[in-house]
Amino acid sequence: MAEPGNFTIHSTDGLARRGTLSTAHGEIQTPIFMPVGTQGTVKAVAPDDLENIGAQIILGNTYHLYLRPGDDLVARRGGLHKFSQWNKPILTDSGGFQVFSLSSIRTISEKGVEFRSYLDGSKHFFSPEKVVSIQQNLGSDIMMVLDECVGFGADRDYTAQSLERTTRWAQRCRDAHEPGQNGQIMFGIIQGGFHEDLREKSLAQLSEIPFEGFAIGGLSVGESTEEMYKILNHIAPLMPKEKPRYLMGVGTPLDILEGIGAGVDMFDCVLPTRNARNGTLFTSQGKVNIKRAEFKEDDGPLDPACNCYTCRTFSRAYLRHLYVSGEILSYRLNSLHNLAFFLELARQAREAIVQGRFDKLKAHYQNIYGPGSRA
RNA sequence: GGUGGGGUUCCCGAGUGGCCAAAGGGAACAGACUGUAAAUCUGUCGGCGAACGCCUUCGGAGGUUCAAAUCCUCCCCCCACCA
Repeated sequence: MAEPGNFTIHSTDGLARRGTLSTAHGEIQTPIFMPVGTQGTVKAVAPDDLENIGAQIILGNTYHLYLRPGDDLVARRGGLHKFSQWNKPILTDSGGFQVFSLSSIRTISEKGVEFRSYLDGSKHFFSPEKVVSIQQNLGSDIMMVLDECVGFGADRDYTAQSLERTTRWAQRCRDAHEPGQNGQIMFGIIQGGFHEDLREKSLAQLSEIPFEGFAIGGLSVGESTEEMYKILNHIAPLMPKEKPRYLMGVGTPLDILEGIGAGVDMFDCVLPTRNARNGTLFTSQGKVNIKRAEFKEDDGPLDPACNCYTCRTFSRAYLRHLYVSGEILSYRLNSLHNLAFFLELARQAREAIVQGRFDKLKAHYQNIYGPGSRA
């Protein structure tokens, strides 16, 4: 098997790439969507379900797992793979997003970030080194550097200073973990807000550090789709071509296709799982809000074009009943389907790139999920 | 048969003279959700109207009052206990 971090591009279609990334727990076919499993579980979905729908890699979160059950405890159980019984690749986020999402209960300094636990209010300190150590304990295949995810409202001066600090933190993370050490690879994270020149600066600085891959952070933090696409399309093509590119926290089906079209290889987003729990399902015909009265006696499948267990087995009327009744099975079946849809979208993208018709695929989905559509 | 309690907008339930088309919850109907403090949150929820507003509604019928879901009279129904 190829060395963890090895990335091979098999074919391209415009800027879009079809590749394979090697990790200690197997290969990842890109472009790929990665289900989010913050607390060591993709909410409502068991590992065998994930395998069945073709998930290749899932996420875990440094901050959450450090607070509970504790990374030491996980290490004593043989690492996150063994603990959670997911034996394929795992990417752990660094807690950088929590710098943004928990901004009301943290303070940032050059040394790192002091957080108050959302569980009990206790104080905790995350330095770049600490975050690496936690991820080493968790044993993830892909570690992310500690970064500051700057919100959409941040001004240019702050964003510029923050980006420099994120670079220094990135270097410290790299220094704390040799390339390929224990089979764990590490990605740097580009920040720079919504200024193209700052994004370029962040990229230039991070490119000097020998990371196995690079991520675009700080998007989908409150900006418009137009603003997000502008930055995405500007920076993604400038990123090192021979390394995997990861767009963090994005996004909708169209966002993902936009990203792939810009040359991004990896995506993660809570949207399919969270929306599933909240009754919004993604289908080949657009979004379906399963709680709507119109599905009360709809005996058809959720998505006739989908081959997942949910769509093969149950009617819209039943899925609506489960959701409206607050039944646990609703969360599982809905999550399973939405994830299957996102994974299938990525699979179709891989296929289309090889066949040189990625633009057609993208146009197809724009037609379904675009502004003029009902979804 | 007696005594006490009670009948409120789809449901439960607050309201005991004006600030009441009537708290709160539920249901219903719709919307949001982008590196998960989210099985969460938001809006609408008597009718007409863009709106000032007008109309209908608090078991029924009458009455008192400038004004009644709220006070009085009679009637109907429910619950508890007593006979």
